[in-house]
Amino acid sequence: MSIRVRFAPSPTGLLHVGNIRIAILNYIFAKKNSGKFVLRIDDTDTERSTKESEELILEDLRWLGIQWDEFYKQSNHFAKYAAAMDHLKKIGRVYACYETKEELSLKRKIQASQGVPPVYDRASLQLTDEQKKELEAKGIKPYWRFKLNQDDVVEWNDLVHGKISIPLNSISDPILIKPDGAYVYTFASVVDDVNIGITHIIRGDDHITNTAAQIDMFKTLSENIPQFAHVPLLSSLDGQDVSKRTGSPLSIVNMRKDGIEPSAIWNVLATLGTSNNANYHDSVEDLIEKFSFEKMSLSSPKFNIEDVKLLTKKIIADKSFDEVKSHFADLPLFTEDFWNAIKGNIESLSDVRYWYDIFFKDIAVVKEDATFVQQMLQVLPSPFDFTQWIAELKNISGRKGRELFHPIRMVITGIEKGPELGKIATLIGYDRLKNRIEANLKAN
RNA sequence: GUCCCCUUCGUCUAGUGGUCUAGGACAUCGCCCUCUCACGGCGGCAACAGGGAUUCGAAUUCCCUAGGGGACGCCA
Repeated sequence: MSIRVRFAPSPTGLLHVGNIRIAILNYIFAKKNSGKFVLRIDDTDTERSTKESEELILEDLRWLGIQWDEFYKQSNHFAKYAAAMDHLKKIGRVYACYETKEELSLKRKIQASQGVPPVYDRASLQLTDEQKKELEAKGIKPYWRFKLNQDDVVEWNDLVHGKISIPLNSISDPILIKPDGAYVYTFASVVDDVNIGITHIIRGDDHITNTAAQIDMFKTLSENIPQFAHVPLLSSLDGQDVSKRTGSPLSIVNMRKDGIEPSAIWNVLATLGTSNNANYHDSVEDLIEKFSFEKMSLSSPKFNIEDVKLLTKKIIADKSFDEVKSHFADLPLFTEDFWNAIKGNIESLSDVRYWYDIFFKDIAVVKEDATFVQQMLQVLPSPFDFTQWIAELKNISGRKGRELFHPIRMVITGIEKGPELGKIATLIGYDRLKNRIEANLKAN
């Protein structure tokens, strides 16, 4: 049986590192096992789902090079859910309930104050047909719960956590259909996983309790129960669950905007919380090769955006001109020499334009020793030759080392640090150098 | 409140009773390279949450305490 995994985001907001890590893990697992990666948009919550959000999700995935083999939307599957529901009704595994939200939350409060587990008491299960009719006559619409097999203890061998066992009497009968007829994720997800033939469910370990109920549901709909891998949730540096900090720089859209490299994200997210080390040389194939759930630890790793930025810097410094030139087609002077000069000095590709301006546009004038600047102009060779220029400058000024180079750098670039001076000067070229030196003299 | 999970250098981790004066990676610091930065090379700093118990011997087993995270939705 070939392996099939799914990534099932709900289009209710931006994808963030936590989500995308799950996508990456699923993708890696699929590729590692020559399986299929299924993308499913979980949009059963029609109130909160938006088309824009869905499109952004697809864009993020494409940007990261995550290609899906199949694509589904839960909103297209209502007929399947209805059919599954009929089946559950037929075998008596669902029942209608009539409590309001307020009543349920009151029950939970009472249970909490009594120190009793907050499990639904199945009061509606005791209702007679007449009572139900009466309630419905009053205009109260039923919602439907799955009747868990309370005597059962669900056990599964989790790929990350190992053996997990949860007694079903410790959790509430899950709601499958809301009073307005809308299907709830817990149910829709199981029906889809069965229909799509998902073999491995890889998700955050906040779903562990869900899994117990869902396995009980799987048993009523299929002979095949998928395997589960519940990975520890990422936390941010201050210890919070990253998903609770959306809209922050942790969203993929923002990272893309900040010039983060996709492969930096891959490297960090595919290795974080595992005993593998992130290494900017590693390709996606390398990461797939190295990955294993056995290498994943059980505690929540902290995600630090700085790790991604650092890797981005190293990855960029490693890129060839051909790999980046298409990004800068609008810059006429973006040449291979220019790229090679600056690539070690940039944090992200957006910094290219910063250096471009320093090389080829106007710079700030920084006051330096006028005599020396005058000498710079005096021996400026035409055609320009850096080695010759420096040799002569050294000669007539008697300067060397930092004394010699620092003022040159300041006069011709206006800033303290940057790429190798010889490369800079050569690229700036005779005319611009002459102008800059003259402008500096004038300012003096 | 109930249930579940977790706790080794700043960070991610190796470690499954002696091979641990606890290993690696990233970060950091120093040196080398060098006109600056980065890269690279070499080296340094740096951790078993606390307390008991078991044992000849515990990071490793057990108990307690503390701390952290998660679940308990007509969200996904």
